[in-house]
Amino acid sequence: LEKPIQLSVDKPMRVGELAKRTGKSVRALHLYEEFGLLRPVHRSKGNFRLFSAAAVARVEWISKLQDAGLSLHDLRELLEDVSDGGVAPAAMERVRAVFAERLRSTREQIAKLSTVEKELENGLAYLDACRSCEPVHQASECGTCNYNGHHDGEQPILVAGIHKG
Amino acid sequence: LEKPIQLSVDKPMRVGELAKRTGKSVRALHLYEEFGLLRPVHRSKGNFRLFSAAAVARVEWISKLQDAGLSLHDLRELLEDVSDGGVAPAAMERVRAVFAERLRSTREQIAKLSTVEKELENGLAYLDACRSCEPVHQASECGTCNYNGHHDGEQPILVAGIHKG
DNA sequence: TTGCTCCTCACGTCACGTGAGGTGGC
DNA sequence: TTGCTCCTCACGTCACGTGAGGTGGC
Repeated sequence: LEKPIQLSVDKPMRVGELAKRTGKSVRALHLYEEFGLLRPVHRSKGNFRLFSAAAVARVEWISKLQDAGLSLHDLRELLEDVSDGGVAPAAMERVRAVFAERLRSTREQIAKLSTVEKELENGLAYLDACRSCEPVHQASECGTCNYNGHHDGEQPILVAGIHKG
Repeated sequence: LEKPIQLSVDKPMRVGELAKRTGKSVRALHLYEEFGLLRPVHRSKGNFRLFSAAAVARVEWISKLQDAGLSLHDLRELLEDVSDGGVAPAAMERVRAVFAERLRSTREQIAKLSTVEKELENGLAYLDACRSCEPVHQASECGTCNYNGHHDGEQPILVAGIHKG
């Protein structure tokens, strides 16, 4: 049995293409490099950065863990912990601890956003009735509206907050 | 039938208490005031800001719409649209449009975070097996691990990204 | 030569954090 | 007087955005 021949040579790409493939700005990619999170395989004669296909996976890794609440500095430390060598199970245990904490905070964030989602829905439902409001009313009256099924003091939070404070 | 007597006089609070009740920093509350989003009812003799109980609702309103993706500048514009007067149904229609867009983007954000949540779970499941990894292995080997049920090239994204790039 | 992409500074932005130095109230 | 809270600058931070002025490659 022969080993499969790798036909697609890992053709390097310039920063613009990496940006397109990852949805990141060129500026952001430069920043990741400054932080030691990303490294072009080499430079062209014209000093252009040339990235391997693996860079896409790395940028997505950065992006997802940023969404999970890690800073670029946190990510650098995580990479250093692993690449500075050390015993495998210990290094992975450290990564595990970080992932576990991120899972916790990500779930918290989802819960928070789900609450906001509901409150936006409640606000929209309330505002639906405003569509049959007569144009004789001024916006300044909205805080104490009693028309169209609205009852003063029963406004959803995101509507009440506009008038209070 | 007599009107219910309002026993609890709206006793004003200082900025520290407003901070505690809303979970915001004093600095943040000062900033909201600079942006015209929050206003103390008056100042004490010692120039201390004094807020009414309604300020709590306002700060929560700010906070939730920030979570939904609006900037402090966006919020000021929203308040201006309503308080600058104008016809009620038109003002509320503008608010409706903003809420509708925020609902869309909030759901998008929840979906994104749900993906991250799953990927963290996958990463943790993979790393569980590392606990029975022998300490003879170096962390530098993890990229091509074939032990404990691990197969090279089948690492979850958040683990593979550590080694690639 | 013309476009297009890239390069390296370097200042701007947003929502705060963090002192610095000083004052008020029980 | 001692704490505690508050005040107003004002600079720092994080993850970029946005030109400024210049070069490389088809």
